[in-house]
Amino acid sequence: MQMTPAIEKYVLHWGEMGTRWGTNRTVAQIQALLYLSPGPLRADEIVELLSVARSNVSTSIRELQSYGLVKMTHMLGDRRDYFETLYDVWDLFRVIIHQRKERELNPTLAMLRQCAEDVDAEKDTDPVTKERVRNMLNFVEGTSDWYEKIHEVPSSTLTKLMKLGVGITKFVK
Amino acid sequence: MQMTPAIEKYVLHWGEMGTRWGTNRTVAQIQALLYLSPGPLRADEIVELLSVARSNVSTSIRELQSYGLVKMTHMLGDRRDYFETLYDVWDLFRVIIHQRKERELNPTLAMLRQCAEDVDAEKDTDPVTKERVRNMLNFVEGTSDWYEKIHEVPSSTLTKLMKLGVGITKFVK
DNA sequence: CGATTACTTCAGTCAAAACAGAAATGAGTG
DNA sequence: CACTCATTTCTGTTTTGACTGAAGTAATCG
Repeated sequence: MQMTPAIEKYVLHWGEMGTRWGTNRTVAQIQALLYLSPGPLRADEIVELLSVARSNVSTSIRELQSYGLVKMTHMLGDRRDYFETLYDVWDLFRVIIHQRKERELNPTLAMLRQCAEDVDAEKDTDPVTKERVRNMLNFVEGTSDWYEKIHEVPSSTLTKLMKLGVGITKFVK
Repeated sequence: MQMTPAIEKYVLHWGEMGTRWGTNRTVAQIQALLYLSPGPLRADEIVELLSVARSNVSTSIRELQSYGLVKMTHMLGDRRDYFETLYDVWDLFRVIIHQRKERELNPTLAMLRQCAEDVDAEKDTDPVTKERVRNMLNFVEGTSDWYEKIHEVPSSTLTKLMKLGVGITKFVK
């Protein structure tokens, strides 16, 4: 693996995007690098390629592993750790969405359920407000359920579904 | 509008979530407050309810307006500005997704197209890497196209589609 | 077992972003 | 056309969290 202008552009952009998706720059850059790399990379290679501190790579990889986005491999007669990410874009997507559900949707769902209950008991709360809470709860519950069902669907099916686009709506009356 | 424990919980949680979605706490809190409020609110009311500086409300509302999430209204014989957000959750969702597409998907698409082109011209880049770039490009292009088609679909249809869940897959062979 | 190599943890530094308060602008009103 | 009220802009402070470098731990090898 070597840095070319195009790869550098990709990695830098991905890092920037990462900061908008709740993770930090280095974490996203490492993921991008591993995605583009033909083979697994060692931590010290990543240090070289990205010009970041060794410690930074260590903690970033730990984070990626905790997401299930990166796994460790080894080479015979080499005690250093090698890392690789998922290479199928749908797999990547699925894992990321799953993480976001766990970290954002689930807590929000819990909060909304509690709020819907609490707010109903509050005499001094406007009925309109109560309905708004309930509507939001229904929406988030809906997306949550939908995700649960959809996340087992194989990549090939999802690709076809996506190609269908708006055509899908003709199946609902 | 008055703060009750349940409403406070909602607003605080929404603020926390906002920080994970690329905006700051106050912006998200204001949006939550406006969503729950039976009627439009004035800036000074928001200052009171959230205990934040007046200037903070001003800039946060400006941001929300730029997203298309909040609009200004007025009362007869009152020159102060009143604000309200969208009340339909699907509308909210649509606007937010649209913003994210503009701010994240489009730039990424541009980068990937450029990269796919550049990387093809680089002799010293592994063919595997070239394919990875192309796969990612196809995926992002796919989601972008899909979004373009789907974002006109009315809320009621989307609700039905969501209820269908995995049942939708039986329509693709 | 010391020395070397690989990796992790920790404490301090730095930069970016959020926010408050003050000053400035603008828009009605008497 | 001063004066007041509403809002915005600007500047300085505070907070947050990403990152580095150093110290620490663990494993392997001569």
